[in-house]
Amino acid sequence: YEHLRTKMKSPQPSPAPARTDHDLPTATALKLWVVLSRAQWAVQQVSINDIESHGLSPAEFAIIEVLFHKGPMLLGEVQRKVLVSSGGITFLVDKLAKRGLVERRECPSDRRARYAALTPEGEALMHEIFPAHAAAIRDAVAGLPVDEQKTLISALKALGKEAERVASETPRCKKAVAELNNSAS
Amino acid sequence: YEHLRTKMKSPQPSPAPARTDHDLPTATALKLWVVLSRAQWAVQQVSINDIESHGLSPAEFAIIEVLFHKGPMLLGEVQRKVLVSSGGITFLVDKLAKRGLVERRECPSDRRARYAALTPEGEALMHEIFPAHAAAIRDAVAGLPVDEQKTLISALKALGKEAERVASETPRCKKAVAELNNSAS
DNA sequence: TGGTATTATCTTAGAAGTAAGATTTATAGT
DNA sequence: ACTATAAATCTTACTTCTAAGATAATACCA
Repeated sequence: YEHLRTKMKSPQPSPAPARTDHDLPTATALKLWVVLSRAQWAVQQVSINDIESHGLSPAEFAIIEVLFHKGPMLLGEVQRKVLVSSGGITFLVDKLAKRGLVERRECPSDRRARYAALTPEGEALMHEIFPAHAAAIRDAVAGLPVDEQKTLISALKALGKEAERVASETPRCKKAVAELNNSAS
Repeated sequence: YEHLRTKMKSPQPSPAPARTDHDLPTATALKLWVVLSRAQWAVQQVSINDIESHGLSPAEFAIIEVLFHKGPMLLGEVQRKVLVSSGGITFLVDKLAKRGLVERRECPSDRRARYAALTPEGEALMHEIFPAHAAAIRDAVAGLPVDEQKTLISALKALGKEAERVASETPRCKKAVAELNNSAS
């Protein structure tokens, strides 16, 4: 297995690594960003371990979970919930359909559209594995008592709301990437 | 651009979506998991938007950032910090080296090992772009005042610590995936 | 009605990353 | 010294996902 501990070798005389935590708000923000990412990552590992033990990828599980809890949905709706590209949702639903967990259904009012829906097998699988999955998440976040979890929820809601606002304000500019990459060859 | 809002079509008579929030601790935990992921995701978008505006991928930025703040490191150390596979670190450092931002250096005490180090160009780039990046993160988490950010940091630390413990307890079993996928073809 | 823009999904090519194994070097035991 | 084991990186083949465009159906508007 790849990620294993190794003993550290002391690096050669280090040329004074950079310090950039000028002001307190910025330093706090960076610290918060780190612990937020680490906490999310750790819980995600627990979630992924549980999901993959059932032979599903996280994206596949996300799809059947949303179908399980909300019922049949248009592919585009699933796509937006699960945050993958349109090509990705086609790919994933194809795989789930091959396994017999999900099926496509026609939309009577729009012949372009297709519903994704759980098959009885998919429904049965979720009834079988979801309670244990929820329990795994519950254990993963058990580092805090329930009442503190509730305070944390409100704080994270406020944080996320503003971050989403800031993120949506920024015009997405991925074009620079390709240009810079090309100019470097 | 792909992810755009569309008007909802009312789905066909829904076959009673499933309810599974039995007990309060589990329901709270699932809610916490959702808002934690959304908050982390939103801040990540801000971070990514800033990073990609400079023609770097998040993984590339993570590498030069750790080299910037900690100085030259063995490839394996960078790998563990950035959480990619050994093949991934080779690929990424190759790309950064082609762009002249990073270079490999020999390790005097171990001829198997290589250091990754910022070139002067890489160093200059980080001095140029990191302050604005930190400011973007600061703005992204500005939904909470600094003192509440500090309480949030302690709570997330406790959460992450226990989640990491739970995650490391579970034996990783990805093998089931391949087996189940094969049996469905 | 016809024309134009929009929407929903699918297709294709390719980017980005992983896992498994190959290669080279180091370490420890005998 | 010799052998076996382990470690650090690289290579290869493959998976998963994205972006861009293709296709087909719909909506709107004159």
